[in-house]
Amino acid sequence: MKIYNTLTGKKEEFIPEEAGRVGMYACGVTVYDHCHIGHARSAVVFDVMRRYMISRGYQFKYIRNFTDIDDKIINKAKQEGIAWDAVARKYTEEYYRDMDRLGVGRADVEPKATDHIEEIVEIVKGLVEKGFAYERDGSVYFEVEKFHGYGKLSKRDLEDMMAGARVEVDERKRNPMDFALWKASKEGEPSWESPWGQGRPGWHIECSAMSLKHLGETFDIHGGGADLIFPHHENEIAQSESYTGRPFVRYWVHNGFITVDKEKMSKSLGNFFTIQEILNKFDAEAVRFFLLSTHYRSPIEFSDEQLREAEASIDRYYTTVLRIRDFLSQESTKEKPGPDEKALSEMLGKFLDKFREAMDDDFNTALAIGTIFELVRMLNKYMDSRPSGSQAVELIKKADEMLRETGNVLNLFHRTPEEWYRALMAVKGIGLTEDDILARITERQAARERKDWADADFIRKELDEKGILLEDRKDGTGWKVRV
RNA sequence: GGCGGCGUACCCAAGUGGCUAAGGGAGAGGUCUGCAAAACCUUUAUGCAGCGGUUCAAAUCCGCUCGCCGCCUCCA
Repeated sequence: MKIYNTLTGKKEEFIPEEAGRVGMYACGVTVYDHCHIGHARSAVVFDVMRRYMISRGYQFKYIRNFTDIDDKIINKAKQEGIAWDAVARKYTEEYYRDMDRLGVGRADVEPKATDHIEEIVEIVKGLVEKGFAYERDGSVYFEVEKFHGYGKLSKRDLEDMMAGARVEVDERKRNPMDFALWKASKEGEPSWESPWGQGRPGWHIECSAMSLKHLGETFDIHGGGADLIFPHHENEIAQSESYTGRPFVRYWVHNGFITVDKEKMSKSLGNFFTIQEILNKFDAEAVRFFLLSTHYRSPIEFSDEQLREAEASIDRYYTTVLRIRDFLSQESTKEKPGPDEKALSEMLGKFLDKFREAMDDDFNTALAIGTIFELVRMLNKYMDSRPSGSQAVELIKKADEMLRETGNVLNLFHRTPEEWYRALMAVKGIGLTEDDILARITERQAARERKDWADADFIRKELDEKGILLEDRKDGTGWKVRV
């Protein structure tokens, strides 16, 4: 299994520190506002990494934090006139609602910065004692020049950074690149007791403290959005390695951005879409599919058109699931092999390996999805030839199981076709109930039986205008939502 | 300015040295159908931004040019 490591800039064979066990820490969110689709991407990508590694038999421990104390939270609290911790609570709950809908599982530990003040203070104290940090006016700063590896993750050297530093000059810092480990708090701000007076943790230190506590000094995978490489992750390395004297993380993994008109989606540009906005227009599974249909490190251009294509793909999948189910529910006794039996059988023999190969190659979900659709086509082709008998049933059953297995890894395609159509009906705002549709189908069936094609076509057209497509099959008429 | 990435068909998107350049969407033609839809088949890149080079062999490696983007400040 290969993973691209930001630290080395190369795809590397993945070897966990301890055979069979993997520890992963992913930076979560600062809970001060609604999450946008970029947050969703990061969450979904790491969720799939976890699901895949578990499916490969690893014992997996996943930590994802919440930053629940920070300037932005304090500002938001002032704006809204509520307590800072109420802000954090509110957006934490919202985060869970969004992630649940996107099929993102809970991490094994979901630590909050404010629950780790003791550990944070301990580390800051240690860093001061070891001479990596200094105190000024109740704040403590990390002295970047004391850490020789500074810049190794983001591939820049200290002198270049200082030359082009756009950071505000802060007289208290020895070097403009020094960063706060502990911030003295102003009157009325949330604060905790510390050897340097009342204060609160800096942004980067919480991740060092929480990963150390829950995963140990050195762990396997640390991830987050590519915008965290500098300064956040660079600073984490500096703190953690200075404190423990040991390597911090073996594989650094970063996901690419979502773009709008080719530009990074971000709060400051105002070109972002919240997860809630998107889920009002598109089904959550389509959103998840969209996020996984491009390799995690590449940028993804966000657009309604892309989401619609994702829906179309999922619809194709469920249409095949429906056919599989119908096929298996038929009594078929006569052994009648299809002409593609051998080809299908061969494809099934290789399918899981191909899927695994794709995922083993730095979690290439786009390629993995491609292999799923190759099988979908083959299955349709095979069923088109109307095979029957135990041999055919066995093949289709086997294919069905394999599709379930790969779907589980991606956490896609786990609904019934009916659930999918109902969800589409809701999200597309179809002004009909399932009963309405079935009633019309019955009426149309009567018209068809008396060969009243005009009447039958009228009903088809009427439903079509409302976004419902009818499909006449041997054993009755089915319906689906037009994507 | 420093560092990094990207440019594959009408659109999206895999592919990082060697078999027919995945897959999805859209278009055209066909099979099937009372008509449709779905599905399947055929078709749409002798071609991978451009130009040179290395190699028996390049979308894939190297160089240059053009275009786009990201990080260097909070950011998934």
